Amino acid sequence: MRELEKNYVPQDMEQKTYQKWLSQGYFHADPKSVKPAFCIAMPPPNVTGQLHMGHALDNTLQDTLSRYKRMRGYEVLWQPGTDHAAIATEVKVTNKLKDQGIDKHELGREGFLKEAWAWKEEYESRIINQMYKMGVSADWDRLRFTMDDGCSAAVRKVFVDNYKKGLIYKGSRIINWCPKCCTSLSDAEVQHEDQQGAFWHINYPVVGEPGRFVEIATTRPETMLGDTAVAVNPKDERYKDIIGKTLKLPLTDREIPVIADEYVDIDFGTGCVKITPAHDPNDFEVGKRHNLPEICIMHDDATIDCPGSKYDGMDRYEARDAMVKDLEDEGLLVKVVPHEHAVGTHDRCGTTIEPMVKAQWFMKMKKASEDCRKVLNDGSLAFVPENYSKTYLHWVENLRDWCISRQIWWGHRIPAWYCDECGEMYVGEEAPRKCPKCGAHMTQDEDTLDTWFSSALWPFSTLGWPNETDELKKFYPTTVLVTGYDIIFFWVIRMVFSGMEQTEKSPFDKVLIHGLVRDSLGRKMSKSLGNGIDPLEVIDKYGADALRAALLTGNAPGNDMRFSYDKVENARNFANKIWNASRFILMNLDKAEVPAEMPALNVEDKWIISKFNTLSGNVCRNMDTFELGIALDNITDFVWSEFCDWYIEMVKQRLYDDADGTKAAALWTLKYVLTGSLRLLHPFMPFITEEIYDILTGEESIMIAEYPDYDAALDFAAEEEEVESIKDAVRAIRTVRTDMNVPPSRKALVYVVSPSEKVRGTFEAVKAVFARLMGASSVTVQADKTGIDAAAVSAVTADASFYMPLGDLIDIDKEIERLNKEIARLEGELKRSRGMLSNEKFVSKAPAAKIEEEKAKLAGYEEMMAKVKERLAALS
RNA sequence: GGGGUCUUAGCUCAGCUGGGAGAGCACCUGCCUUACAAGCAGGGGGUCACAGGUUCGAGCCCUGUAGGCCCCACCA
Repeated sequence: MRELEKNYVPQDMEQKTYQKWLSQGYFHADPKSVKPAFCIAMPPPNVTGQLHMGHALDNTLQDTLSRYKRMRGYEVLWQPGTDHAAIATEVKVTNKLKDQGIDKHELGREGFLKEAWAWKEEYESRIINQMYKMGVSADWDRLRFTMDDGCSAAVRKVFVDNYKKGLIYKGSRIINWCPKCCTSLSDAEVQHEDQQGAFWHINYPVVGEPGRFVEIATTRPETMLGDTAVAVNPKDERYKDIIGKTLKLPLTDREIPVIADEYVDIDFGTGCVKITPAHDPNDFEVGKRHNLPEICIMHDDATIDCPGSKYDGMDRYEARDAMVKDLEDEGLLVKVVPHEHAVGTHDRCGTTIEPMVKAQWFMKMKKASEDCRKVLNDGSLAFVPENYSKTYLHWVENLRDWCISRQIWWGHRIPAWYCDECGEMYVGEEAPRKCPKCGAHMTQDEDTLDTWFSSALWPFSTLGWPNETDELKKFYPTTVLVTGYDIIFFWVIRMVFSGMEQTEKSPFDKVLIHGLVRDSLGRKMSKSLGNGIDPLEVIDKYGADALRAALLTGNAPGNDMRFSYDKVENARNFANKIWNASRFILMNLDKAEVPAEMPALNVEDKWIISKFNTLSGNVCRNMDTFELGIALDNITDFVWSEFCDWYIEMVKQRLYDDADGTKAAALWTLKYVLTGSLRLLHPFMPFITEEIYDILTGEESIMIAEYPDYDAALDFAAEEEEVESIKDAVRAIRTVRTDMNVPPSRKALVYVVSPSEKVRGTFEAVKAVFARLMGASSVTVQADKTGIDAAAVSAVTADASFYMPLGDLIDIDKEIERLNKEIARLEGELKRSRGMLSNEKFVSKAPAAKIEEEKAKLAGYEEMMAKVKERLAALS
């Protein structure tokens, strides 16, 4: 048999193991399989950079679920891919070109796209390489990209279908404009930030009434060049008489009306609002109601567009300062009041959004919103944890029409063409040869689609939709979507309504939500803070298994977690523990024959098998409810505390001398429990488990082994109880030895005294094991304390008393003090227990089982109390 | 302004359907016991934010208070 290296060095084996899995094709899913299907569509990472800790968590959760389900007999498809990340990538490539002294516009659309594709290839391969390192078991044969041919065809079909259904339309409306990226944005891409600004109070002169003014308050004086009215509330008594009058717009030659609109809040500001329909969403609505002109006063880069004016060409903030100064000079500036307000910024570049009226493509959200609500209500979609459905609903109920066109090059070009001659528009999946109306050449719309338009189709576009593929039949709807709560709005909702619209099904049954990975101080990991930790760095130092386990331990669905090297080290230590325990077991297996079938077992063998059996059931139950953190904790606790610290220690004597001929049973049990534990652990820590499993079993791979589950035939309740009683005794004696300062080197005789034949039998059977665990030279079991030196150190459990005659070592006073402390503790317990049982209401209302349990506890305490008191009497 | 969520040991967090408070790290005391010092054994430390309520029984359910965090939001 091959041996394990003396030291656990994950780096040496992980990639070798991964290559083995790849070459064996274990990650590949077969749509023709008769096994039940389990499918996860991987949230496609952006090709803008490399993976961070959040991706590492996301991948680990999905990989763990995938591996678990494979071992449970499912045909698992974990569908991988990457996202073109339209604006983000466009910005990156533009900057890269700029660094090389190349201007994007000089390069031209075609040349730019060539550069962008090269960028995509480079970063995609980097990302995939990182996933290999993490152990990601996705089906790489099916790697997809949101802009590949299949996804592009799906995008065109959805666009055209929705256009024909009237769900997609082109219109001139107010949209969020990023002056830096020079593109429109959806509401979702706008981040609101509180900023310290000001309220500028400005007097607008009333025409024909010299000396009379209307005082407006605004946070954006520079937009006044686009004012087309001033509004007051019709119920505002102060301004009733000026409604309908005309004002002279300062700094211009224009005159504008005073209108009445309910939108104005009487109690806010001065109660008079300047209306700029082309640069404010509210004003836009007011303007529509009152048929006001929309005067756009800015270029795409947010410089003032007002030919003939002195402000023409100034940046919007430069213009603001200039205009305020001019107003002051003219005596029209009343006052400036500091005012904090929320300002919209572009989530990708931080630039302050400029609302603009532009012709854009939109998607109606009314039906989408209804569809989203429907699947949640009828149960075809559920969130884990459940309370995220509230967040989802909150968003769903506030959906406004989605602006889907973008003025950038990197993305899916909108499948609309316009006639060069007559302007006729054609929308279709393929380019038209000529204008259907006049026969002239047609030119495609310059705009591309919002990146989320293609991501929204991901669960079915990757499975071959709109073709009726085997993959689609087998794996759609997908089983579970694993993602962070931060993109429920961006992505989850859009996938749901797109899935409903195209396939009439929710694209997944469940959404498993995880939190953010924060730094050890609880801060968000970010580039600007420089507190991000590269997963590859952690893997290089501690191994992928340690990283994965660190990310999963104690991680509850939906909760943020802090990342710390403490956790990674602990996980690595656990791996090391398994490594060493396995090394020990393998060494022993190597030297002896192990029975093929289960031999006659000792009580401790049955105990550990029974414990393992219970564990399997618990782990499966937790996995099935997506409590991966708890499942891993269960396994860790069992392997480390029960199996290594107790069981292995218990059987050492049998392995060394085989005095009672039960060595084979011990070996069999060690192998059985280790094999099972490795299988349970494999989804979490795939590399180390494969490495050891290979040597231990000689089987092809742990990946295709069966996952253990609860088996009633292996439930040995009686043996469990017996061994727990032995453990109690061992702990009691160890504690007493420490309390009495008995050096570990001092081996003592230990007497086990119990009137119960059954208890004596238990201890008699495990005498050798018992002696070793508590550092005894030998153990004598008897019914009473005949022949035991009165000056002995003692311990009691509910089942028995234990005596260690240590002669010279014993300090009687100390022993008395210790016994008195024990009596005080027991008195507390007795008081609590008796109080409960003498409570009429408890006895009459609590369940019978609970009462019985309490009675048993009371009996145990009384027993112990009697023993301690007797012992005390003997000493004094 | 609306909504969500949290408050448990010095630190980071578990605690599933209500039935005697847990883990890891840190700390203290012993141990290099022939798998493992990346380890073993033992130990200290918590009126489970506060105030009420429901219940035989509340960390867990209900109401309120205080503080923290997050998301959404067109009050100019």
